Amino acid sequence: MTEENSRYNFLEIEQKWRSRWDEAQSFKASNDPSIKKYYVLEMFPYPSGRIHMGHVRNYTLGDVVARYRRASGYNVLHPMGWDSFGLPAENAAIENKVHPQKWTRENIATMKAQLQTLGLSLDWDREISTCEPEYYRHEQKMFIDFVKAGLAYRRESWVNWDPVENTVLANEQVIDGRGWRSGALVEKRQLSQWFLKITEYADDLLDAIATLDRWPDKVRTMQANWINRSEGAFVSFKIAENGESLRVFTTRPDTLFGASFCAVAANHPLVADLANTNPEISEFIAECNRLGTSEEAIEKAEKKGIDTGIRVAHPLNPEQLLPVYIANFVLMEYGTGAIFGCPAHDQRDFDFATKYELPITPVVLPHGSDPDNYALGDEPFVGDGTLFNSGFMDGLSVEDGKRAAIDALEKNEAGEGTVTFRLRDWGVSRQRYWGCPIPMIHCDKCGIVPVPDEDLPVTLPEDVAFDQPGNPLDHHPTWKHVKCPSCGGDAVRETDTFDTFFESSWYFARFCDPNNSDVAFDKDIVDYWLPVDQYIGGVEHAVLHLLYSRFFSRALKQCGYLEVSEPFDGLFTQGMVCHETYRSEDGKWFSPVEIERVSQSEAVTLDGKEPLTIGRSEKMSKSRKNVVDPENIVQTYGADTARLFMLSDSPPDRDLEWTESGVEGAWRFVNRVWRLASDPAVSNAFNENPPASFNKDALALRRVAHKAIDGVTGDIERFHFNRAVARIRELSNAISDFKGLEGDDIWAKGEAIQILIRLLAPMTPHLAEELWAGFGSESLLVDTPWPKADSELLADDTITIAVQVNGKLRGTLDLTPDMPKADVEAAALDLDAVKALLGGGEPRKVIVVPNRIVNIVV
RNA sequence: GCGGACGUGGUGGAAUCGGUAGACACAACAGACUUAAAAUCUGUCGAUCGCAAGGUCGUGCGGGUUCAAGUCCCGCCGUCCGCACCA
Repeated sequence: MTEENSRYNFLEIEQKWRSRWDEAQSFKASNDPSIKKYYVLEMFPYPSGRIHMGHVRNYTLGDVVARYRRASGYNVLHPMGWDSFGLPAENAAIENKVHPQKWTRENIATMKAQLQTLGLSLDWDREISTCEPEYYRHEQKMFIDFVKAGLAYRRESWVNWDPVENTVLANEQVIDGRGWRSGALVEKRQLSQWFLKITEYADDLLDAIATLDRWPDKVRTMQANWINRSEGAFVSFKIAENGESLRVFTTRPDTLFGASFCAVAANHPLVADLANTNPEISEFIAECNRLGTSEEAIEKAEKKGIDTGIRVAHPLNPEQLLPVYIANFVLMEYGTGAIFGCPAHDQRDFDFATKYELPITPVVLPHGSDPDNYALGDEPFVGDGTLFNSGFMDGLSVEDGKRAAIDALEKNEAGEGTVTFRLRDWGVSRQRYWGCPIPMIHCDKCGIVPVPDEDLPVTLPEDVAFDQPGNPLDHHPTWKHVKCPSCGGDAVRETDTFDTFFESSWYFARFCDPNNSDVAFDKDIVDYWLPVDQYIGGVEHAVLHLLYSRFFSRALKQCGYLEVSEPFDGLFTQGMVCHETYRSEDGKWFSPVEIERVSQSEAVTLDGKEPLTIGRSEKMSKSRKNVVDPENIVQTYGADTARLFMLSDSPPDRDLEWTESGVEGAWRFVNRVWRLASDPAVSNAFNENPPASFNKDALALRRVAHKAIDGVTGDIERFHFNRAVARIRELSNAISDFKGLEGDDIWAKGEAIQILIRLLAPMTPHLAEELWAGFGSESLLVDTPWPKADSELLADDTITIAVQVNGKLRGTLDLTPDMPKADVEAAALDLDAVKALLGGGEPRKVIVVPNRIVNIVV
């Protein structure tokens, strides 16, 4: 072996095979319904600039599945595209004076080139970019269909408002209650916006979770909790002064007699007038508005309230008057934006009542307590029990009490039983430029009129300026001024654009028929490909994107676009890519390429030899500077090494810690396999006919190889890719250790190497293809079927059985499989270690688990 | 605050069903080759006691079920993720 080829020349070899696959159009999916299909999809990237390790992990995982399924005979659809509308493009426009479209297209070009070096088995003919009119025109049509079907409507809702920049802020742009650029205290403002009626499908979206048996349980639970169906009641409290009612929602009507106050959200209509007359209340509402719109901020804030002075009558006991508070923890979006508080049986109400010295009346008696001597401790009682202090409901269980309370409310016309969901309708309006224009026209005479089909698409104007705050579409001198399609008079376009989740809610369908310019997609083609058989992406999308897509499929079905309700048959959520962090004494972060490792626990800067603290492994982020650029890795070690390391060390659903030494290890393995498999003597021998029989060692190697096929196949199907890599390494170790060099030995070695190459194909495709060609094959490995294990070689002729005494391991037995229990027991009792512990006595009990273990109880 | 997960050697992890804990790697250490280094190869590698044979302990902590628990149940502790305008 010469010096040149003793190390694997990945640069040349990887490029060569990518060109071959391109020329052969190896990964082109055909819309041929006669072939069994498999649709593998990874969540498409936002073109932020450069690919990061999270992308590499995501697409490597998907590529293993795609290549494995292709080899298993499926017509595989494995596409890639760009989720290319979004806030970062506008930020770049403001900060770097670059047009969002230019910025986005350049990023796509860069990232596409980077992705292509990874050797992914993608059908690039199906590439889509959501910011192009060819894509978004179809969702404008969909939206108009949704409006016609009653699935989209308009109402007022609240946004974060930056009073200095005069702009709507995303939650992300609100830092500690202030605008991220201006630093101004954020306010809430009400705007009229478009909503999609996802709640129309709340029950169906919830019930159908049970059918998603190839989804992770955690995602199913999260979605169920997000939708959160709760049965309860609306209850009307009469307002003492004017006879109007305050309508509240409760899940605990049984505790109505324990009510000691009502509370409303700061933006509840009831208090709108009070704010004008009472400065204290107006200040409190302003304070609540500063919390922003995120539920997290609201729920985390200290629970506070203010008495409005309004008094309401208890619906079942009209003599009792309750104070009405404005409370910062009541959400206008949930229920009716008003609650009644029962401090004795709810933690938050208890804290609130304690703080404002409101009465705490227990009405649920814990089982086994004495009603005459019962007192609540310093905690509310939230468990099951028997109602008391509750008039006609005394003695009922909590469940019966709920029913009795609802009956009484309905009889008094003071409320009724109801079902509510935590799920809220999806607000899709955004006051931004870089999104899909909402195809609506506002006419003073005709109201809101959809843009007629023949005028679609409504495209974004390209001549926009970002030098003044607010929405550039709104500032544009001409774009929004149009004639009303209905009356022909002067009218204005809607200047809001869609939430970018709109694009990602149907892109998987567009991939089925991406070049169709007439319609979003042909129904027959989509019905062939959908649902996606395997969807792969980050768990951060567990509720929003994945729920919106499920809703969208239903809405599209209702409008006649397609047949499936559930877009994703199988879902896999991968973990994050992490790296340790480096920090100097003055708190500055250093990136992995700016440091030098001195020992296991010490690092210094490259130049000044300044000592650095090594922090624990965290998600790669620009702010911590603990990012590793995939392009550097691919240039230094090649794509196969990067892919292999991504798959080796951690299970795909857990976080992966990126380490230099781990990559080195993968690189060493690539070279090891390269040396092991490039022996022409072995491949020539293997290409002869197999020998009639094998000696013991050759047979043992064949067993290892065929078990590897069986194991790796099962591991890939179950997403145990790290285990699959470990098995491949075991096979490679067995081949290395194998010493036979002639006759049946060398044939067996050739077979094992050939299996090794084929098992590596989904993980390190370039290396495998190169070795495959070197093994004398004429056809491409990507066109070669997945290997099949010989079932006769999967069983061993001896197995090891553990022998325990009182549950402790005392020895092992090597026996032939499936021996009668009595023989196994006798063999176990005959072991010296066992005899010594028995001391000549009889065991009390012997448990024999066939082919596994014997436990002797003395 | 609400919701969801995770916790096994120095490190990443393995352990279909409750049945030999630590596969496969990384790091470390020792050795071979080399003028030297790199690369490669060989060996050791949970803790502890012991010359050894071997013993004892050991899967975040405390209990429980079982012939047998990393795995099941109850209660804690710690870490991470999501929370509706980031994608």
